[in-house]
Amino acid sequence: MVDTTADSDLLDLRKGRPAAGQDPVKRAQIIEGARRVFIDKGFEAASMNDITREAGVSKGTIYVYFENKEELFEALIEEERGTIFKNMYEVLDHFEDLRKTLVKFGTGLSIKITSAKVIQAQRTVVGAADRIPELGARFYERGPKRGHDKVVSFLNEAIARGLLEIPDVDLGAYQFTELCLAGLFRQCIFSYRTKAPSQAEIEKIVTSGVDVFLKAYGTEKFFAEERASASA
Amino acid sequence: MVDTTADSDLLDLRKGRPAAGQDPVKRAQIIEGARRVFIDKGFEAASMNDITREAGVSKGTIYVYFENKEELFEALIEEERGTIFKNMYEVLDHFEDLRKTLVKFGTGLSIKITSAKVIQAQRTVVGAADRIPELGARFYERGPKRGHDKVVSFLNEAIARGLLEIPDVDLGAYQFTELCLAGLFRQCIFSYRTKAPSQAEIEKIVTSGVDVFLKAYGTEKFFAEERASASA
DNA sequence: AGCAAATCGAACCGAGTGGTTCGAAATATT
DNA sequence: AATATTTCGAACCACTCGGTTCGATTTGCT
Repeated sequence: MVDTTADSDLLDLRKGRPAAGQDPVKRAQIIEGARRVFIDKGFEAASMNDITREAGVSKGTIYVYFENKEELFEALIEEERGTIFKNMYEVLDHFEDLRKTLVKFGTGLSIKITSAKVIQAQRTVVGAADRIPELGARFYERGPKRGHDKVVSFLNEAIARGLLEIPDVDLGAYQFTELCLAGLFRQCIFSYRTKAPSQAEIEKIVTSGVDVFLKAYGTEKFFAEERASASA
Repeated sequence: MVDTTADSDLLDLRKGRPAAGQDPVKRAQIIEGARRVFIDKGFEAASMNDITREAGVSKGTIYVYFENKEELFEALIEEERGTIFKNMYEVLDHFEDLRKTLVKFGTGLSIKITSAKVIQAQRTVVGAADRIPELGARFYERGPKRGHDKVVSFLNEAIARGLLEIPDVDLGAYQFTELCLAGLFRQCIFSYRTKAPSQAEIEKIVTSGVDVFLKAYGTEKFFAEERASASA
């Protein structure tokens, strides 16, 4: 709307002081304040004044960096999504022992998804999803959905190696993920659980989940190999 | 606070006109308006004036029936929970064919949980769970948790009959439920899916989920009986 | 030091907030 | 018809909302 940079839209080569609304440090500062407010109050209850206070930045400045409340919220969620799902799937990149890999991935996933911070963030997104459906969809698409795709291709690799036999790989991937969570997500997001599950509990759940999954989809070859390496 | 019934706190035997704030019809009317507003705006964004308008009841009257906004919201959620989980578990009461019963129950559960109306209601609860954790906890406890307990006792019966072998029945029940949903809940609640899944899709998922579950936990006896009845 | 620009801070806008109050109107019992 | 009481409807309270504006201040470069 307001062209703060005058007629300099051709090229901006200023190296020193960042242009208005372009300083990444200040931007981060604003988002950090927004994070605290949005995540513990939700979209509606959060006020721009709260964020102003929490970020230690004047209201006018915030509006230089972000068009309005909704855009600021979206920027925050986008960032949250990025940090939440970062490094979550790389354990699937190098195919080694099937069972161990599944357990390792499932444990990491389960710990992340049910951690207090992440649950709060997800609640915020869910709460806003009714008013801004695209936001929730984008969050899912670039977060959980991407992970799901990684699981699918991992399972496909296992199938190619003759270790698994899955009629519907896409469905199988969902089943695997859900088995690793086994109710934890719902319990956490409804705040039936007020604390994140312990490492021990998660390990128990994931181990059992992988067990069920492999009993259902593991091939003879897989079990034979496992027996062989166990007696070695 | 305000004693509208004067000094009649000993006994109120008036049979005709209901006492102030006691007419169940008017109460239902208020809650119906509250439902529409709360569920499509969320707790924070909903205003008492919206509800006044939607319910066709004056603001003063609402405050006769409910102490404040939060109490009205809780009353609504309590009712929603009741209608959502009504009649959902009775299919587990009469033990007949194991696989068929599991499929039937899983299908019903999956359809309910992912229906547009119920998803909206759940989103509202989740969104509010950050500010009113007890509300979310109560919702889960008297809804999903009760269903979980029913599943547990059903599985125990199946174990007693020698059809299943489950090391941790509680965990097994969670696994079963999650297998029946297989990602649908998360997709719906994040509004990644904007429409409820089709009957066909749910049946496919549930059938496969039950399959996985039985492959993991079904006993020799169970499979023998199933083969026998199949060739009959 | 001088200068240009980004940030601050506070005021302002109209609208709406939950909650409360109270006389007028509607209602059902007697 | 008279009576008792619930409900209505509108006004009011002090406050906050998101958003905008603008002069004063600070900042960092030349």
